[in-house]
Amino acid sequence: MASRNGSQARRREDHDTASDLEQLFGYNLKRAYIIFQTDFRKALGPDGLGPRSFALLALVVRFPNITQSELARALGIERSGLVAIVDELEGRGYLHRVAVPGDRRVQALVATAEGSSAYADALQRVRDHETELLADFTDDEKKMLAHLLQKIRLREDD
Amino acid sequence: MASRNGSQARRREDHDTASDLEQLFGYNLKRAYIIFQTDFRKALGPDGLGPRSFALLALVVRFPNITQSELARALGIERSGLVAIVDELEGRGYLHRVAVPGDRRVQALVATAEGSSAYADALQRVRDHETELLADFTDDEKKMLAHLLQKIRLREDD
DNA sequence: CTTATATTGTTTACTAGGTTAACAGGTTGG
DNA sequence: CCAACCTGTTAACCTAGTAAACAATATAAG
Repeated sequence: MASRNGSQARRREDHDTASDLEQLFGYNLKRAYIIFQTDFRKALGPDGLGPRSFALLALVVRFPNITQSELARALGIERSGLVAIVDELEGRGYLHRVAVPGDRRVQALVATAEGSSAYADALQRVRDHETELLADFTDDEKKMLAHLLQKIRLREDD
Repeated sequence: MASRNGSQARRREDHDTASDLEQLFGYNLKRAYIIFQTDFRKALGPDGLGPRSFALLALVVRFPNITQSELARALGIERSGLVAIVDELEGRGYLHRVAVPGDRRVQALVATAEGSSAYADALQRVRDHETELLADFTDDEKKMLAHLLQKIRLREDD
């Protein structure tokens, strides 16, 4: 019998046997999410939009005059968490808060021309990076992945 | 033609037209991850293990005498980030740091009996919750999801 | 041997991305 | 009119990290 692993020169490479984590969906989802999130930042650069700002801007571009409460519901975060993001985007000149005639509580958000074009540019970069990240995936696999992730999101309301 | 949407009683429910976000893998991955992470905490309770502590403990139970540097590589986080987690688990009495004869730099980690049983219990709860969360999924869909997430993780080394 | 280089665990300061609780102002239903 | 509610906002907090520095130790090169 050849030398398996001397107790002296014990290698750590026998850790290739899997842990329980590898079979948990939550853990694999987290690792996969981190890969995409890291790549997202690489796609948009150090001074580019962060994921949160990008997502918010996407909704403001798509749905002009959306309010912060509506955004919070759509993004699944608290109203209070939005303030800083809206401040940042307003500071960049990508959107502004406008008063709404009928209801003096709300401030509708509208993207500026600059915001819309910055968003369009960012979206293209993100799409390109996702394409590259999923280069090994067949079209069927991509379709399946999209379908399964959407199906998980349906369980959001528990 | 029936009333579509009076400009007065304008409803926000016409937001059901999708935004670009719905077609981005990164965004859907994030939302799905948050659903699982939230459920994980519900599964383990307010004073239960957090996701990080659970993952670390899983590896310590599976690979006794693993070092912190090895853990960092396996979990994909920095060495410095581990210290607090190890401290917490040691404080709970779930593991301890033991000196290694050959190398006085490293401190191998070993789970206590209490740690192993707490882990086994936690693992069962997490699995049960994942099963419930994916109740609508067929076996084929679960298999496919696992496969696709693993495939994404293969791109980790970029 | 001695010197240079690398590794390990650790601390400290920092960042991202949130939550919860409270609040003032504004709106709406009874 | 008053109670209940909604909106945006602040403040304090939490989780989950990263980055840079450091002392102790180990290893490689000359």
